[in-house]
Amino acid sequence: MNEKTRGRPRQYDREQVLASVLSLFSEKGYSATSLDDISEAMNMSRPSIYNAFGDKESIYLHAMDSFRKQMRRAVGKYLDSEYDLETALMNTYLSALKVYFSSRPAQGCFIFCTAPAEVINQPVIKEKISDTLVEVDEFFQVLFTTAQEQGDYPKNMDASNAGKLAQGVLHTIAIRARAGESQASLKRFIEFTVPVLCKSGSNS
Amino acid sequence: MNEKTRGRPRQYDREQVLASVLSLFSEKGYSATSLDDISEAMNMSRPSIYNAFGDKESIYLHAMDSFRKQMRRAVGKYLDSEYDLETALMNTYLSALKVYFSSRPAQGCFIFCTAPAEVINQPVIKEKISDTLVEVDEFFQVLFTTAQEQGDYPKNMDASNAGKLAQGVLHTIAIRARAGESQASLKRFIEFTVPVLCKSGSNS
DNA sequence: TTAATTTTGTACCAGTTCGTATAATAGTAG
DNA sequence: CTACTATTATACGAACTGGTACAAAATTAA
Repeated sequence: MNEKTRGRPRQYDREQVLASVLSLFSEKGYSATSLDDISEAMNMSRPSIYNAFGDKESIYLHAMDSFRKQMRRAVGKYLDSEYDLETALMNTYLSALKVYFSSRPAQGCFIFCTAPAEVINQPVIKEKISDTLVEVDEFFQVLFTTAQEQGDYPKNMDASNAGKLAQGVLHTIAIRARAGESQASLKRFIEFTVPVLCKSGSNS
Repeated sequence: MNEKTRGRPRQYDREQVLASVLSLFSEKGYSATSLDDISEAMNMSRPSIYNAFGDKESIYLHAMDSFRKQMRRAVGKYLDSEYDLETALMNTYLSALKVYFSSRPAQGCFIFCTAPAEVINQPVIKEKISDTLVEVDEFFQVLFTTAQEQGDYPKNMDASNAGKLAQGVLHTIAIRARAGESQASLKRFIEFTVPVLCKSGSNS
């Protein structure tokens, strides 16, 4: 890649401007962010943006993809490793916390905090957030089924719903971080929660 | 109340127009909703709205209060009743589900799905959502402490964090409903979850 | 009636919104 | 050097934004 192509060379770095606009959307949400804001954050002119990423909704979708990629990089390693369930969950949540508190004030999860508002009137965003939910559910489900195979989690438990609950913890952490709860408080919360998710004693 | 007052009598019913604007904000979120939209939904002229509820942000805050009141009416009874923990939780979640799916398409929780997006640049909304989180945490915490007193929940468990986790279930249900998950699927999810929250076996 | 009070309807404003038409710019290919 | 191609910069426009000035309307108080 990066071969010489014809035409005027672009002056922007795609990953870099995507990071900028992700941060912007994360702060203001979709609707409150104007193309002027985006243009300034990307340091690109309006037509260049349109040419590179399409209209506003399309820019937002690119930002969602960018964020998902970032989260995969952060927690993907806990999938195919030798961590036990409790450690994998704990590390996943701690990694998420780090992302959610990576700017001041903490903005929580870009996707789960800003996308739901747009879902009703933007079918494409609805589809993408739904797709994200499925991916994350599957991520956690794999953790539980792997633990079941290793005798680390009761086999009579429903790994699918366990995974959904595990993602639910992510949702509440995201909202709480954005609403102002402290990182320390949320760390204590996940320290309480992870054992609850893992043990869940003698279930019928 | 309802005494004759001076001046031209108002033609709107306060509760009724609040319900209309709540429904509108719930659909479109704060930023995507215009005063023209609001004016049409309330069937009131712009100046009347301003006179009755203040500016746009203030209208939104009134809608948040209205929604909180609605939820309190729906689940408050499970506080001072003789329900055991599992039943109280189950009924609470089922009541929430009913609200979250009360329009088509399902819009989930008005507050947790639309307010987080605005939090960073609207301190007043941040304060109100934070206040809501505290109220709901306390609601669930009371359920757990009461259960502890009745020997229905282990005394060595932290009722405060248990309450937070219980609210977390509400958050994920809200997001999932809005993203398109079916009511049946979410009902199965809470049927899995409630026992996990209640038992949480032999915790350290 | 007359004055006082409150709500309502019309009309307007300056600023912003998203998107695009047009032309200039900076490179490659032959 | 002359096409050709892709990106960039300027500028615009029609629609919408939140908020308000103003006067008309509808009631009570005196």
